Amino acid sequence: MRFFERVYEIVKQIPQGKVATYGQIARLMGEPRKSKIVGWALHSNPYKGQVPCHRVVNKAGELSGGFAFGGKEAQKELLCDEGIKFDLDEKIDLDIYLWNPNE
DNA sequence: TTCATGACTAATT
DNA sequence: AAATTAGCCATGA
Repeated sequence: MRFFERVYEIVKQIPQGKVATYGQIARLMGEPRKSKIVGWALHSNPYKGQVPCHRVVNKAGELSGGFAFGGKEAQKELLCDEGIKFDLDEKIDLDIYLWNPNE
């Protein structure tokens, strides 16, 4: 099984209105060192449309960078539409919206 | 086919 | 405490 597919399986399980971090996902697989690959999996994103990559952010709760979905604004709209609010720094409150896989 | 790099994070210095 | 190095897999040239 490719590492990527495992990432997609997890990311697809992120419920609407929640977000997850790369490191979190990597840790769920028991391999925190592969956090980069998680991010890269979404970058490649062959399952575009199936994997809600906009719900995956870095550990700071920031968006990936601005090139991902056609602009940070677009991603922000998507997340706002799911009930996620950004702070003034365009960051997400991980304390509130971080996805807990146990639920 | 091989080399380099890329949406990151954690550990070490 | 802050900054830097290391690690990982898959894709592109």
